[in-house]
Amino acid sequence: MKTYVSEQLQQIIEVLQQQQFLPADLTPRFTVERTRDKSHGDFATNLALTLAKPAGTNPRQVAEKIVALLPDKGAIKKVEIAGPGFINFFLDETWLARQVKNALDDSRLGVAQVERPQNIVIDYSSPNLAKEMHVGHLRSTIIGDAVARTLEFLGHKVIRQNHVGDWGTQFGMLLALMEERRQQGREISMELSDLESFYREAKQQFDASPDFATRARQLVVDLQSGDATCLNLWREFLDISLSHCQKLYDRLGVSLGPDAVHGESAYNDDLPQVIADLDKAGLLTEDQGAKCVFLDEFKGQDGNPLPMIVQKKDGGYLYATTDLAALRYRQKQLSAERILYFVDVRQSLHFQQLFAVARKAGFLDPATRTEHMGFGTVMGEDGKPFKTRSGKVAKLADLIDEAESRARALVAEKNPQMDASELDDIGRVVGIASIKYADLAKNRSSDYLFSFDNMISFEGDTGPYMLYAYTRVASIFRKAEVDENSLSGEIVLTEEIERELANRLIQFSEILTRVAERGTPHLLCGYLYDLASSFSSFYKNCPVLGADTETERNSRLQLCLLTARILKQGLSLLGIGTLERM
RNA sequence: GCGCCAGUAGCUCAGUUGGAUAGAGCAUGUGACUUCUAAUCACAGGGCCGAGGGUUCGAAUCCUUCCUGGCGCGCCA
Repeated sequence: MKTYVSEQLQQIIEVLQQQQFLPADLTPRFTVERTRDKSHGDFATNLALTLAKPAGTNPRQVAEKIVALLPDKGAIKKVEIAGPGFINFFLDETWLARQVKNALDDSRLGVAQVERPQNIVIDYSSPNLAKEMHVGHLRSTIIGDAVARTLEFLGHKVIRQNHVGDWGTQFGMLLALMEERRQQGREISMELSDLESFYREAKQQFDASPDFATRARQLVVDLQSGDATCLNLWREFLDISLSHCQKLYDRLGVSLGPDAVHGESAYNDDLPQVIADLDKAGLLTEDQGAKCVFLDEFKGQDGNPLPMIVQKKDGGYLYATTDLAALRYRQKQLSAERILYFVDVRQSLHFQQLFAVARKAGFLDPATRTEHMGFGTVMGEDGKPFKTRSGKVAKLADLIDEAESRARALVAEKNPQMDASELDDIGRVVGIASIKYADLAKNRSSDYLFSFDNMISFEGDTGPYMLYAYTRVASIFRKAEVDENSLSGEIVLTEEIERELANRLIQFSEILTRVAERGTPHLLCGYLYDLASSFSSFYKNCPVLGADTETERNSRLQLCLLTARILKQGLSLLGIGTLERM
């Protein structure tokens, strides 16, 4: 609708230019936007305001000329000139109703597939396998997943890349401890069931015992040289650690599986080649023994050029090297047209350098878009990075446990008669929805405050509210005893709130496009909240089953049905499941 | 020192890339359950959009100078 109006206006500009009312070389910038205030219609444009000066007259006069030239068409019921010269468009109800009908008849709910699907690589989650997943991984995992699902739904080919940390010196001490435990006859899988304390133990021994440290360093060397027993030990560790991750993904409803895992170690063999190619491209400089790439656009302390170090003086490689190799792999092997990184915003300098160097080195096609989708830190209620009461980094598993049990307790309070197994199920869904929605609803790039109390509260803009809205629709259909697929009849939008609801319903598509473009699921959350909130108001004010006439009942049932479908689809794109009752 | 980001209601956050009287939720106050789940709805109060200057028909948004906070800046990732 927006683009339709824009096109009309564009044509009018041309007419006005032919009439020499406007300079011929003018390309005005104007917007067509949904209004906030309903008294301003459904859409408004500022076109007349931007044209007033070039036309040498006042905005309202320009507006009148534009309105006079607007073609007659069904979609718009009324046009008004308002305020300083805005032109307000009022949508015709029957047109609105027809859009709702169309969306209902469409299995994609009125959301078209993109005309040109892209290969889009998304790097997200990417935990360090040496430790257990903690709060720090939550945002990357959840936001990245929501964007992946959205892009996929729009018809793109999404290639998920879980760039796990499965390499590096820290594995030396872990393997050393595994070895020691095995010699003591202990069962390794048991020992690794609590990865966090295993890591702590290894670190402690590494710091305390010179013998242990020496052995750890030796194991790193063995690992790098491909020693078979050492590699087996390493793989055993990865297996266990990855299955920890997978368990969390499954609990969280994150669409990452083993096929997405492509860790740092996958690029080991390519690293010398990366260095050689950088050299060949004339980008490599040796500085204080380290191999660096200097780019003019990056300045460090004292205004000196800032290096990206790709090889240490001891010959070792760094994450910059691995990232370059990964970028090239994604371009060449995965044929990426767009590459998204859901990584902490604090690494933005690193990504700027990475992208710039990769382009200079020819690792990327010029047309490929690379975007660092940075996100802020999860803060505790004290305003500092989120920690447990004991001051430790909070494990993701513990966080989920707590959310689920809090949710379960609240559900039990509302439903004293509900049996335990149903409470468990609902508690799980609501708990996960609470965590995910609270995170996704916030703007990606800023820090956000993590608060169980706020997110599990069943009031207001929360996960539970969204789920509740859905169950209310579901409940109507249980009672209505109609076949959802056989609903028919006209949709009539008589009440103001029905109009509002219909208007929301047909906005789904444009919201998804923006989420996909900018990597910002909070826009989808905001939209779904507005939809749920409009529905709640509709639910209160417009009896569905008890409607006055059969026509009205059918019409309202159809509004309910589309609301339910969009809520379910929208939440599913956020990776949030729905419940039929709660 | 240089660079990046943030500062909006008591609290948590939006603000459609420059538009109309700055919006939600929580909290506070009031009203609404014999009718589809009150986990809801309706209404009210609450603001120097960090401060100053500039750009223009029009600024929370763009430029600029400050203030405050966070983060980053050579061999960790």
